[in-house]
Amino acid sequence: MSTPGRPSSTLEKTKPPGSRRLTPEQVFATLKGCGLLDGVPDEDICDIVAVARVLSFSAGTDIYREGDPCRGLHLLAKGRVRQYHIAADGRERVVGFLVPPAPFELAAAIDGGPYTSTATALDDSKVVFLPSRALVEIGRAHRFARLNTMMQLCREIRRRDISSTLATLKGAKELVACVLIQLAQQYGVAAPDGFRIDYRLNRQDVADRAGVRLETAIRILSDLTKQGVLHTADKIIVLKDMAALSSMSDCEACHFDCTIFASPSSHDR
DNA sequence: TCATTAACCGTCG
DNA sequence: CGACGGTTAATGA
Repeated sequence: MSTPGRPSSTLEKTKPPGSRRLTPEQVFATLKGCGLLDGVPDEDICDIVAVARVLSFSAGTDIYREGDPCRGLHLLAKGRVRQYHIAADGRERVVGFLVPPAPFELAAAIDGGPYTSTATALDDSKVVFLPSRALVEIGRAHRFARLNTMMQLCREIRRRDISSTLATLKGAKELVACVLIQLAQQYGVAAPDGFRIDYRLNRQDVADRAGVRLETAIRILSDLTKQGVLHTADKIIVLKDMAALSSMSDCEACHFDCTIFASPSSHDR
């Protein structure tokens, strides 16, 4: 009933002027903000800018595919990326929705093994790419980079572990509730009517993230909407009753720490 | 075309 | 049996 108020601002991803190149300042900002180089002096980051490459991907194209050999580290500088596995039956299991300035597939970047997921650009995106050779050099030169990378890698592992383990422990309703809570940790911002998940997601995205069928996700989200727990406008989900969500997902009895899904900067220590 | 609803059906506790 | 969730078809925007 209540009007979202700004339907005109819906970005048309069909014709953005996004083909503009990234400035060195933007590359620097991505490197500086990605969390891996905290504690590394700015002038050293500038040296890294010099060896970084910038890759462009239009919406809907793959950045890499699961199983591809990894040749370096990707850092999302602009746009949005969907990271997922493709199951034998064709279903997609989303392991992450990325937002700048996020590093992704750290494990593959570090050990040089194949990518463990497929990454598709949701919007026109820019990626800062550091070749493996540069990574080795950075690791050799900067102790902080090594520490930060280990911490970030741990976050990645824990997030995936929670997601995959949860799938074996919970039913569809609980899974959807958990996913909403996790997304709220990651992208939640305060809104007048509750907590808004600041990331445009269709129902299929939610379903693939929770590991349930599209119709099941729709059924559950529809029920939750009727119960006044949330509402959706223009692919943005607003959570109005977090307490109801956490009771639905049985958070009390759960030993997993969902705060690992929050961005590291907002939860650092 | 895509989101949603509804009816149906097999599985499992 | 009955809840649950996947499958399928019909309907709606």
